[in-house]
Amino acid sequence: MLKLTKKADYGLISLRHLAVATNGRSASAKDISEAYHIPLPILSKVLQKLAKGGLLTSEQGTNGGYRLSRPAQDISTLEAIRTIDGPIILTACFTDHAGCNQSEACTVREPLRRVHEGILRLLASISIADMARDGSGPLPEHKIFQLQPAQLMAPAHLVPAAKG
Amino acid sequence: MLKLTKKADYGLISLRHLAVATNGRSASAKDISEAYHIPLPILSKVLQKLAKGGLLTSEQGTNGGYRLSRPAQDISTLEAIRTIDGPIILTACFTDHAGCNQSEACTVREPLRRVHEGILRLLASISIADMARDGSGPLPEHKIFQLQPAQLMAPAHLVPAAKG
DNA sequence: CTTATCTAGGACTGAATGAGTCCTTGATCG
DNA sequence: CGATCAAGGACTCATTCAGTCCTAGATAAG
Repeated sequence: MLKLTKKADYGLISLRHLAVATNGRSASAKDISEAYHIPLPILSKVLQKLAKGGLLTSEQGTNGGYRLSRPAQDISTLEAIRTIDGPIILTACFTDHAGCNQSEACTVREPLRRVHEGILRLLASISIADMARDGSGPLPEHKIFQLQPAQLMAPAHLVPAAKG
Repeated sequence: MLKLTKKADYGLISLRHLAVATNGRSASAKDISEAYHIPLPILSKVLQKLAKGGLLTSEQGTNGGYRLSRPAQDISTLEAIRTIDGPIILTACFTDHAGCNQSEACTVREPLRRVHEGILRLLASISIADMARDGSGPLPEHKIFQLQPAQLMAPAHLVPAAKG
């Protein structure tokens, strides 16, 4: 539980690949598929979703492919994961608040929701550019985790809604 | 995706209940089941796991029940979730590093692993006592999210392994 | 000692979801 | 026209979650 889907994983790999391996040039789904041994049909759909979500730009036809539609540092991992897998949900109660008539039970959900938002903000603070750095090198640790409480606790609209 | 299991949810509710509703006294699975409208057999197993994991102490027989085996502030949400749902995994690659012979792909996993650990530490920083506070009141926001990067980036043994 | 009340725990079923395959359509370049 | 590549729907298979059923022990009250 609490794990990333493979599709989201594939998406992040692809985004990172496009950010680092190609200098603004496009890469086809097949290229990425072969480079990381990812099943082509699945990767295709992941890339399609990313394109539909506005993170990637697609070019059809021969020598077509995908490229980042924005600078890598302007694409957060949260955004990527959400466009692929849909909204991130910690407990089911957040969405259907109707069936939740248990007054006492809901006192539990509130602090849990904070945890949830903390995770979202953590993901929102990490961009594809951050991931594109060498994994073993000096990661932007200070950047990732040095968020101010005010930021982390800001109203939910900090986190844009996914269109999925 | 990235969502809490219902069982983990039930477990957190129960732990919180035991921390706040009873003053060191025990509550039976039935009590909690009725208070929050949770199916009894399921809740039973959740509580059994928590007892087996050392978070709860069980008393059999008439008027038996469960109680926290430790002060609520010494039980982290991470520990609770792990004993119920087993190890938390972000991508499958963390465990079976054998099948991961794709040199390039693994450069992606490293930063992802940081994200993963950040989430773990976020959960580790929140105790049952924190959740026991009134949800709408002055939550310990500053405590939850004001972790130092050094703490967050400490070697993995900060996070104890679950026995599940 | 008997009975009611609890915990302990295994076995099983159904629903949901994730992962992956197959097939078709349409755009673009040579 | 033909090769290449994106777009996308339909479908199967495996895994996992949620929940039910049933049985066995432990303990206290009567």
